[in-house]
Amino acid sequence: MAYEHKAIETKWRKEWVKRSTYCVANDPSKPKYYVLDMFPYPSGAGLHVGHPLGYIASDIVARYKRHQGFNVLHPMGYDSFGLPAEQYAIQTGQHPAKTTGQNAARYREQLDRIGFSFDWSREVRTSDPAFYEWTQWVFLQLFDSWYDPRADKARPINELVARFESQGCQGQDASILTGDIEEFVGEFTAEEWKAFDERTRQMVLQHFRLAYLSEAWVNWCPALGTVLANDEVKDGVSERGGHPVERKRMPQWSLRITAYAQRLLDGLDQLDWSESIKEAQRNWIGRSEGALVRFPVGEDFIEVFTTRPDTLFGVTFLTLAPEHVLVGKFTTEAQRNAVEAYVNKAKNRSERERQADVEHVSGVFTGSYAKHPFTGADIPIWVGDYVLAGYGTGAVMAVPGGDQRDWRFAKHFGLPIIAVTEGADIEKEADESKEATISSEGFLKGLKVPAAIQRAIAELEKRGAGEGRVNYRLRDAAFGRQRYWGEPIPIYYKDDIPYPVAEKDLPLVLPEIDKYQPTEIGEPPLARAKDWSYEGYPLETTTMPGWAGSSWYFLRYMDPKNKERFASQEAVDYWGQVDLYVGGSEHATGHLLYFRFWTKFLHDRGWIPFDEPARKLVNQGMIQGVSAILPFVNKVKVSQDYDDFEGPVMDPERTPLVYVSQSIVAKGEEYLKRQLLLKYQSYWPSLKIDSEHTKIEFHLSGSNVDVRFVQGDDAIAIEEFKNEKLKSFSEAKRDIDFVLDESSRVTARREVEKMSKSKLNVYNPDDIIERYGADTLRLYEMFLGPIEQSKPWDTNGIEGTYRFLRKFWNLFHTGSPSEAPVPSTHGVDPLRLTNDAPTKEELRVLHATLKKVTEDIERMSFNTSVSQFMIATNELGALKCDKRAVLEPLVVVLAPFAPHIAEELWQKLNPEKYASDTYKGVLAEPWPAFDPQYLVEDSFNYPISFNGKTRLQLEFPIALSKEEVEAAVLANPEVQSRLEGKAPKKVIVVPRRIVNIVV
RNA sequence: GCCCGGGUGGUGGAAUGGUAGACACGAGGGACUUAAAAUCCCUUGGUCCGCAAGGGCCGUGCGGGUUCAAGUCCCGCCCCGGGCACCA
Repeated sequence: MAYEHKAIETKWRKEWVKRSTYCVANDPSKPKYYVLDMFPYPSGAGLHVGHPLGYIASDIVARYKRHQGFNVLHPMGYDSFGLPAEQYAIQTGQHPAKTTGQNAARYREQLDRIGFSFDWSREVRTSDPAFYEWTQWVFLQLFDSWYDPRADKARPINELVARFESQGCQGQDASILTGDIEEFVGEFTAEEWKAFDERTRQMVLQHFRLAYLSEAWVNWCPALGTVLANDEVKDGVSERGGHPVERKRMPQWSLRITAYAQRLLDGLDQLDWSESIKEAQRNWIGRSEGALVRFPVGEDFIEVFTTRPDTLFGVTFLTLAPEHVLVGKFTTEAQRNAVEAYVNKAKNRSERERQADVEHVSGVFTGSYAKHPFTGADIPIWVGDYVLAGYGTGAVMAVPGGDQRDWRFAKHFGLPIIAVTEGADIEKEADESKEATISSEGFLKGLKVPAAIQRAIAELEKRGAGEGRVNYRLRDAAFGRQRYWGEPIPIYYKDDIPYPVAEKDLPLVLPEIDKYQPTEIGEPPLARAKDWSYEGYPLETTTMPGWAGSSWYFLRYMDPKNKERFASQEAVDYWGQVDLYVGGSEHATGHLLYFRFWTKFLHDRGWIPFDEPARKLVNQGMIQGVSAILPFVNKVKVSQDYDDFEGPVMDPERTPLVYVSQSIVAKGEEYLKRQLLLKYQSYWPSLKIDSEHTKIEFHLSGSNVDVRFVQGDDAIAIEEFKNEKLKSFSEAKRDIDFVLDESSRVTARREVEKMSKSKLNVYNPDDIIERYGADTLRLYEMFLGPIEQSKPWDTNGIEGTYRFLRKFWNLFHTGSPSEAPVPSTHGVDPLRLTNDAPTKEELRVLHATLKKVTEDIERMSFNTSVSQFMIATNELGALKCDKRAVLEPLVVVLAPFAPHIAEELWQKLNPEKYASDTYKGVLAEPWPAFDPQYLVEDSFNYPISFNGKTRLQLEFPIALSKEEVEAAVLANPEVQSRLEGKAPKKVIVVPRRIVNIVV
């Protein structure tokens, strides 16, 4: 009888629940192993085929460790706060908790169908008040802490207050302030501290707390009245509705992760994480050594950070970021208009755009000059958007001879360029080499770069013009969101001073509101809540970001029901660090850094005994999707003579959002422009064709279309797409129009990118499971290739894994019944096995498989272990092997990969074991040991190569020495004839590998 | 632009510096079958020579280099994917 995946998988899904097979207790008598997956955000699109890739891999390891006798914690939950649920709520008015609950239920159903060994009794959801109570609690701990640079750890803020009361503040306490608060309050004595009023004290403490209120730049969309993620901004307009977006400074809660920069960097060395992730974090933290240099400007000064103080004599101007607080102050009246116009334009460009755009240099002179700290020369002060406000001090000393960006700026504006290094050809480009010798006039001349740096710093310190400084690129993390669907921040305001909600009053539950949008005056949605106050004082209205809950959730799984603590001390001590963490590399610098930060913090404050959350990390590659991208008109620019205007054509009141068929775009610019002109003339009849005085430009952008709307020929289902899109324009109604091609189609462009709900290119696993079963899906996803590698989803090879499972099944059911068949009491499809002793060849196949599969699981090379199972099955099939002694151990090693079929076969092999309700099935069986004696070969088939090219093969006993092999090879007639009587120059014999003859 | 990955047959991929293409899909041919499904067997990187047995040459994104030997190591490029701080 054939392998019936549906019956088998349904049966065991129920049976595992009944037997609580996967429940795990905190049992200190057994060695522990903690396998964690990055939990999913339960999106409305359901689980897609990319999610299980990592889950299957970790499930294999979790099950393998169970077989090896470990007590394995392998939990799952939901990262259930987030933007998509909120947007859906805005569109439909449904409470996000409701849709999130539905989505999670759907995820659970899908996950259950794949046969994971998750202990669901430990499930967590970040949006559950019983969970976020502790997220809020961590926030309060952060608020209640400062970072003591002397102890190099976080400590209670009371200790700082006590220190202020006895010693005041001598400034060095502020050395950790590298974040968004730029101006420090200054030094004060104990007496002064005591004389401060409450407001001043709290203001001072804000500069030290690890959770603090500051100002930060955000993408503000006035039309939507809210802050947008970079993700939601495309080409300067909001993705929803296409409204303009500007950058604005707003009060924000932030976390002082910068205090941990050095420890986050140092900690990486101990971790068994991929080099690429560690490298990404190192670059993200971006430690650089250099100097802080002050350039006096009248009574004031401009502070710059440079990694190259050795090039100080090459400074020809200073450049300030457009957002720099001193720009206004240093702008002369004559330059004011020009500077303000530039600043307004520049600061609304995104940072990424500013960094990426090296083609166009832009900037403006402020009219002021600073004094060079060494030469006293007048240095012009410019504003340029290539300088970013958030890095260093937001100002650079420009050395066009030694820095390419400065060089380009200088060339563009005709500023002087001084050669700083010997042999530099400054006419062509800057010399950024660090091996050079300094050539600019001054006391650094003739020194090598490293020596010159030391000397320059010493000189700066001597003259009080600066000092050596380590700078980090890492910035403090913005922690407030102008959103509804997140953890409320447990803070209330008394006279505008923030105070923490008392721990006993947690959780601060998310209030009900009537609409999930910002208020009319642009306050966050929580401002709509009735009576959003604490002891009569107003509560904070921003909520926490998506990464808050995920920064500590691994601890909650250890003791998920605890009401007294985030997890009991015993649970934390027993489970400790995560032994294997599996998730996507796209989290390299977001989640994985915050995760480490919070762990270090909780360790500092004595709550947990370890300061890194995960010992080993494996990044599964992304299963990519093939997206459909539809071009649309982003901007229409009409120029008349020298005046540009983006006239009424872009007025949303009058013109629809115009999507253009890719088939038209593909026909070339001229054709495209003609079609677009025709379309736009229908909205704006006075629009003229290009002439001597008028020029019209259409700027296209691309928007992802749900792959469900796209047919095989890339044409989209126009009406369905339009309806869906119109629904998303909840406010600011705008019509939608299309430029069709000659077959009245609108086609999309195809692109491979990450599979994600936001890219609308998601495929789900349900259909596969329906057709082939979960075991096939599991094997297939593993068989696709190395776990860390990304690949586009494609089901072409799935038949192969399905066939393998049928063949494996048949090994147990198609043998000939022998004299003493193995009794089987189970099922209508009796086993047909014998207890005969296996042959040498059968044992070789078995042990080769045990060896390969065990080694492959250890190095997480699952695609090759699946291959090995296939090889074994094919070979045993060819041998017509029906020996229980060979096949039974194979069931155990297959079980982590294909648990349902393995459990079914195991039950048929050992029905008596299942009589007990507490029997945990095949999972409880020990991992079969590999015995090398069965793999010993006595001869080796040597490839014989000439100059590295293999020409023939010769078999020799492996007992032969190198010399004996060489002699035997040279004696061979075929080798002799190839040598044509000449003596070889050299013969290389690598035992059990190769013979190479050099002629 | 910056940082991190990747590039091997028609396709997914395999290969401690040592026989490139394991395993699987697809394709072609055959067996079984009334037929289909299922199953099994053979061929399958390109190209050239040969009736055949067999043999030659080329081949791991491109160009160099190290080595007896390079998919693998080094240098310089090209292309694709991911991240770039409010998607999760």
